[in-house]
Amino acid sequence: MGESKVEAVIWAREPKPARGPQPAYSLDQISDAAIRIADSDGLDALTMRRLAAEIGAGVMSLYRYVSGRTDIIDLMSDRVLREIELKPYEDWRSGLQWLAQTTREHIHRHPWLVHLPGNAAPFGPHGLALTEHVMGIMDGLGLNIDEMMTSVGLVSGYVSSSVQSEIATRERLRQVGMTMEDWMRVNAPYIRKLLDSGKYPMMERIIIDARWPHMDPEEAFDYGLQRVLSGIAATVEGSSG
Amino acid sequence: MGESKVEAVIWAREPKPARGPQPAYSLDQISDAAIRIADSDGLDALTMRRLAAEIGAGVMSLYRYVSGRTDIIDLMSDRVLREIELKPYEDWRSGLQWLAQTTREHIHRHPWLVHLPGNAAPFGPHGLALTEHVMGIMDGLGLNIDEMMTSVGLVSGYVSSSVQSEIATRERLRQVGMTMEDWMRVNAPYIRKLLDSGKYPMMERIIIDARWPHMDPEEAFDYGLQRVLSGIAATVEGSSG
DNA sequence: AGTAACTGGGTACGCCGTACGCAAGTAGTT
DNA sequence: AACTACTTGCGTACGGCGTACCCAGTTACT
Repeated sequence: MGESKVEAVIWAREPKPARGPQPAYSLDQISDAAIRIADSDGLDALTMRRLAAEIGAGVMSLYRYVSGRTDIIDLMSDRVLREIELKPYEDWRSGLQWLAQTTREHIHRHPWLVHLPGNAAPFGPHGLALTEHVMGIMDGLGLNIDEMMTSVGLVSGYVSSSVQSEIATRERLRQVGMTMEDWMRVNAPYIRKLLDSGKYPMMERIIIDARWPHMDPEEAFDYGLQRVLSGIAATVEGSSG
Repeated sequence: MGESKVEAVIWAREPKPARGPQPAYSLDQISDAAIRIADSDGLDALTMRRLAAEIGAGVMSLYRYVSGRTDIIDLMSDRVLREIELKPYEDWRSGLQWLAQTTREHIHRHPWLVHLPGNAAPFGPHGLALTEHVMGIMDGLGLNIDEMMTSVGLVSGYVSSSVQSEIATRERLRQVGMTMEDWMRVNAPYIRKLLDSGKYPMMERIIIDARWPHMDPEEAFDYGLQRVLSGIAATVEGSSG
């Protein structure tokens, strides 16, 4: 019976019982280089060859440090979390507001995060610390652990999906090498045909409105966030009061 | 100065002024085959070669119908929406609840949707129809178009991210070819080390709790959904009342 | 009958992730 | 000091990917 080889999360890998030469690189160095590439040219541009070149190593040397590309992405997603400084909070509402604002800026700083489910591998050191911090926000309010997680998840989820939609179009255009003007010019006839058909009154209002938007992105983000927080408030005040 | 060729959304492509032989395949046939593959083996398994084989065509024949792989994914994401039957709603709350429930089932039926920003290309025929329908839910309540979109987006976003987290782990394990038991066995020492360090009390509660979960997935989903709806209710009743 | 516009699809290119193996370097043992 | 065990960096090579290019065959218009 051949056992397939299963591998643990990268942070759980055992340190080598040093015998041979000292490693020339480090995990931090590798993930920093990877982050640099993904930040400037997107996740697709992060190839093993490019990464190796960035740090001046041979391609296969990388595999002495990680077991594959997914490991690198795990490392990156945890390492960027180091930039988030865990501020103390006055109450749950301002705590969650801080979480939302911070996470939003974080993802905008590293847009490739939108491609990772949950925006991070949750078991790295910084991820763990962050989880502790944000769960603390909802602690002591009379909620059980499920409710606490759901509340935090509600906010994280809201941030993820709203930032995702802020970024999506831009990202997509870049992949195809178009500008927004290119897209508009080339699709204008189709859009016009749709609107002129009269079958899509809502779409029409959306598009017309998009030209004189009532809300800028920040405002829209905050509007939605307040809705989410209100929804949570109902539970919290119901439990503690 | 050479113009780079920019291409319109696939549904906007002009029909050919028929001269040569009749096409042997159709866009619907192609996207149905693609959906079949992605449903059973995931988006990564959906390669041009595999797709061509599935419909019994040559690989390059596909490029007579679409301009590349991304087109195919656009087609798929719109075509699956055909399965969603647009039910009339009694009031906005039950309308949004229907939207959430339906979308959740939809994504579970086609898990590869979680990899698409916004879960769909918004300009296909079914996507447009769906947009009309769900925007109608929030119409006539005294909200402006921005507020309407945000409300709907809040629900869609919630569904996306909660289903995403339901699916994420499973998906990730499959990619590496592990089972949940494999993962647990291989990472148990690491997790234990973390918990024994005493530095992660929240994580500890989460993990302990995960063994006797208070809520099953449906219940957790509905709990979160009610929070979102409550948040929206504040605005709606504030505007119309 | 001739030609223009289409079709399906074979071949080939450049990219990707990574398995394997080898020479060189270092620490522990004798 | 010599040997051995184990590490290191990394070149080569393989299979698979998306797709550019080309060509032969088919159809409709002139």
